[in-house]
Amino acid sequence: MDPEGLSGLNAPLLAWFAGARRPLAFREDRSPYRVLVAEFMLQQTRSNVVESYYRRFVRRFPDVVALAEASPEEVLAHWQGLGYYARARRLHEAARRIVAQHAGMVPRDPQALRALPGVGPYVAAAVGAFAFERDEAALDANVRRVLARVANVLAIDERVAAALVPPGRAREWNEALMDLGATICTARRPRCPTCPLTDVCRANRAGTQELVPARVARAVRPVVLRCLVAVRDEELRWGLVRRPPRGLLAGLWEFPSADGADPAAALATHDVWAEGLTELPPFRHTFTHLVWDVRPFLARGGGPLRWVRPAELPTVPLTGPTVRVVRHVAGAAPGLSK
DNA sequence: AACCCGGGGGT
DNA sequence: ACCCCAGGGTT
Repeated sequence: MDPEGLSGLNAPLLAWFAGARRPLAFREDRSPYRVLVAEFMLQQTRSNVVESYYRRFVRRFPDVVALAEASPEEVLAHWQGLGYYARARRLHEAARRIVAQHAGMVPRDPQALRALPGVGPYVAAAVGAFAFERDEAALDANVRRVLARVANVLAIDERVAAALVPPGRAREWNEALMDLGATICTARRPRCPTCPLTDVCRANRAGTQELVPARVARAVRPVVLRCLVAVRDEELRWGLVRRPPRGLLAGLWEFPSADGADPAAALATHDVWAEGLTELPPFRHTFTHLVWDVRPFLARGGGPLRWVRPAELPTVPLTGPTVRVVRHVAGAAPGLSK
């Protein structure tokens, strides 16, 4: 089945890939557990950002049992800075279910894979293709974009993509499309003159590379004033509070904070007393759907907080603004920068 | 179908 | 300053 007449892309694609394959850290070991970890991290996150996190994570949690037996806080600490923290919670829960229900083996069955928390259509197909060498199309943003442009359509049909996978070569086929999408057939300003698919690409022939696939406009993000007080006690330990287990930055630790410009509100919300407040330079922290205009203060104080010595900070999952303030106060001292 | 959920890097 | 990314869950 090749209704779009697209299969001509496979030969030049795989020939190009033989000389252009990116040596990414998570491509070195294709055991199912490693692939599962990598694919969770790679959700909406660029591959070069994932690499260092992936290495640290599999070094600390080398197999599914090690991950299943770890504490939620330690898993979250190894995710700190990657974003989308629900992924860490879901991966941890998936590992526990794999141990409890699948004898510690990542399930081969696609339906059993899809039943794991955090495993959607993409991750299930990626594990199938990369770990189990099934002929599946792992339709991430790169693969979708490249195929849509070669076909010159606004969105690629998933059945058409599945029919294009060359039998027995799903791993390199998916990797090749991802590498091409990441390095040449980029979302903006694609490098068509150096592309191995120019002869078969219908968007290139039609000049519609920048129009295909269709884009969705991003909604305007509301700006919220956010006040925080970086409190230290007499021993210069930091005073932290834990965010709720669900929602924005779920489960991470931060300084006593509150919406608005008044640091007293941040203190009162958490029953904290403080003296000698000094204002630190304000900064902006951007989320997917929201912007924090952060007003940080530094103070000496006390109260019902978790008091953490600077040396222990790397073991605590912190929010981005918290890391930023600590680094500013400590003056980029080594060992605090995680 | 429309939201919610991060942060970093390229342009 | 803006755009985009090896998406999935919830409502």
